[in-house]
Amino acid sequence: MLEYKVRCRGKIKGDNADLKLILSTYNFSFWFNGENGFIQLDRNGNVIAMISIGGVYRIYSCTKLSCKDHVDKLYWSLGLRENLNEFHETALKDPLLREFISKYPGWRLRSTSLWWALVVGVCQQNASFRQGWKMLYNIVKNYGRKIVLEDHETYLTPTPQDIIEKPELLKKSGTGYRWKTILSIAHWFLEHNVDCKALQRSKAEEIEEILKSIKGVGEYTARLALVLALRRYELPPVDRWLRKIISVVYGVSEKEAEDKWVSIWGRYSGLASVAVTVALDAEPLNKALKRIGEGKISPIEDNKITPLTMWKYL
DNA sequence: TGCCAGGCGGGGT
DNA sequence: ACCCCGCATGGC
Repeated sequence: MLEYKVRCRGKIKGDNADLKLILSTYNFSFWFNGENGFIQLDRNGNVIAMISIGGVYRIYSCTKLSCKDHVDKLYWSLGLRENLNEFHETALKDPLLREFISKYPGWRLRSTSLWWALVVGVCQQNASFRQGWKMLYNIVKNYGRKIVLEDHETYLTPTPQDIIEKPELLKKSGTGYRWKTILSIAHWFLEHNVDCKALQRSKAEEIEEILKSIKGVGEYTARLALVLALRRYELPPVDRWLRKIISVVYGVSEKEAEDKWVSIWGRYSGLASVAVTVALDAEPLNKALKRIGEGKISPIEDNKITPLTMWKYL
């Protein structure tokens, strides 16, 4: 067993990013403990960044590595390379995101690998927010790729290979019929030797079609992966939840909802989709609609599981 | 305790 | 291009 050692150190130069907020969003206890976050920077888990909410980071790996490339990747993962001025301008005029963005201008989307982003998408299919994230928590824990960085313990995401070797652990993780889809995604990754840099050069529509070629990956999951892994926002993931919310808030039919959304958010449509789920604490539809009616459209501090607090409970 | 939920594909029209 | 149904779980 090789030992992880610190290979690079530094401090994040923060525009106005709020690292605690960024690390809190849709995260698990083994990747964020309130003080330090752990971010996997490569496909196999050989390179891991540990970053404090104050911005001090260390990059660990078992072998020597190029610091410049990996620090760059860390900035990318934390969303610090994006200029969101245009997104913020729109948000401050928007009834759904105005409150959230004015309260949390330092929010950025934390990205994941394409592989994991697809698994995340599949676990959101036809399930509640909480059920989906519980599945993901179980998957990481059950595959059990625990590692130790000096005196810190954390977990790697399972690799496609791990899944193929032990597909039964997927069912044990409570994924129900989704286990087949996750397994086919794993096979797809091994067979295609996916090159994300090359994928990035393609049009979003083309990437969406490629991802949809995997059985069980449809429009929603493909687009969520574009958002979470590639920071491509022009094609928004719109599920039943968001579709209904759009139709109520902007007074359009559910059929027109997606077009309306894109007409408002343009090239930030996908980012806005995710931001709304955070703003409304991922409440189930009826509660979310009630919150909107009451004008409570920013996260509420409470002792319950929300996108911003789930790291305390899972 | 029966519903039913931030999709999806297959089979109908 | 549509509409409709079943689907594994876990949570209410």
